[in-house]
Amino acid sequence: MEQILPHFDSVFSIDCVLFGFDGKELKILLIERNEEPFKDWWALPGNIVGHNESLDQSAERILYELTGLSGIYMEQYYAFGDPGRHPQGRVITLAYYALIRLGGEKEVVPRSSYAKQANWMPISKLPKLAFDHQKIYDKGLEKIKRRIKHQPIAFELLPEKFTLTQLQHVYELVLGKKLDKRNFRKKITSFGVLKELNEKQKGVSYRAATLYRFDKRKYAKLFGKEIAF
Amino acid sequence: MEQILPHFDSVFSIDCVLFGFDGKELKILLIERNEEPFKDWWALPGNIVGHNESLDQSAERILYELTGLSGIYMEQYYAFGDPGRHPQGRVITLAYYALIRLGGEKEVVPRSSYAKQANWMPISKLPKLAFDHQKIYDKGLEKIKRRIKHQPIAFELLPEKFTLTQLQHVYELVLGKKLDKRNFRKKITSFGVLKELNEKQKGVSYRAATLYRFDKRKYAKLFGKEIAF
DNA sequence: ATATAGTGTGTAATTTTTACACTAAGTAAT
DNA sequence: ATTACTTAGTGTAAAAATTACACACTATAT
Repeated sequence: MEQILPHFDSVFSIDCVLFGFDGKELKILLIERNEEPFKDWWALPGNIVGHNESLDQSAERILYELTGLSGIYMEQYYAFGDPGRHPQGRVITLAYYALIRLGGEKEVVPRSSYAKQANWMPISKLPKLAFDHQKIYDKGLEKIKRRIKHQPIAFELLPEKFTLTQLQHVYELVLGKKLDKRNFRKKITSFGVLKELNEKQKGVSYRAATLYRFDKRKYAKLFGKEIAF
Repeated sequence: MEQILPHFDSVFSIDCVLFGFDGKELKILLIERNEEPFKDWWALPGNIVGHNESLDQSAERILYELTGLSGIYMEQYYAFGDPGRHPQGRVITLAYYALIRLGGEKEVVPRSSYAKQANWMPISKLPKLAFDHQKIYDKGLEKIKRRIKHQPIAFELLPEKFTLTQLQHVYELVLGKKLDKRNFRKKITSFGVLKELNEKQKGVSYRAATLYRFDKRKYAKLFGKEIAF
């Protein structure tokens, strides 16, 4: 590391683990740094918390700046603050995760002053990450694995209208194991948070599946009760 | 609030929700503040994170300073950082919880420069709390309710050797509902993390119950598998 | 000896979970 | 139009887990 770098005493930042799903793979958004320290390394997108922002607001702003997206389900999950985690001083960072569907019409457009490029990388082959970002990512993945069993976050990775097979696919990717088709359908429909639409999948070269939508109203009613997958 | 108070730009603190159990009630440790702001109010014990401390180390130090206790299961659970939460400036605070058994030989001895007194208060009748401490406490209680179902944290509230009835009592208090005695015993013993001792309860004026101990080794083996209560 | 208070135990009914395989429907190619 | 292909969509029986429920036992105190 360089020695001429500025030194800051105590800074508070937010780093985001943005999980994206393109219909096939689970990916996360990384940026290639263009500045020291860790110039040319891949890193999680993150930024400094503004002086008059609440934490959630700040996370939302950062997500917006990095992707142009807003209104995404996003949650704080852990604070990382080892004294040595940033070579320029004490930076305590709050980790947030978000789940995003990729592809389709409006492509995600990341822009960030200190990044050479941004890229959605499959979690199966991540590069070495700057700072302690590997640790932050690991804990984030662990978190959503746990959470997808109890809360309806899988829907965030899918388009508004989706098939049951697509939904099952998301669960299998996040949990890292195969699920039985019939049992999956039995269970997921028994929660009563899916609304069956009068529409079929389009553009496939085989029998088109029925489309469903997540029913927020019904879910709100369930609240308090735990969904267990 | 006063105007002559010093202003600090950006500070990082830790606040602890220390849950204590005396065999009857669930309590939390509060201090009565002796300084502005919120002079004479009750508040959660907390402190500033030191410059060279990791967060967990800092939490452990703070717990030690406030109670004389060490080696307690303790966990970070949320960061609170609304811009207006502290009248003197931007203070972002990390909340930790700990579970402690009260009473017995070595009494917990809280000491703290800015407190008039410290007191274990039953959660059923808490006073108004300073800052956003009510919010911090609420989220902490919610957290342990959820966690006690999946992880062996109930044992931390009990002496090393305990009876099944005492254990059931803890679950009932935290979950806020009655449990069936036989079903509780069936389930809790089926996890295989309790070691039955060749000892009986002493000093009761009725049939003495068998004592048990939490078996950390067996629990470590289970790890990964979820305990679900 | 008797009253008292909490300990410790089993079973049947119900619900939930698991394992498992074939027909139906639509598309594409010939 | 026939055929080949690919995924959609569906039920049941066995096993496991959960629930509801009541009484005899034991130690102590009087």
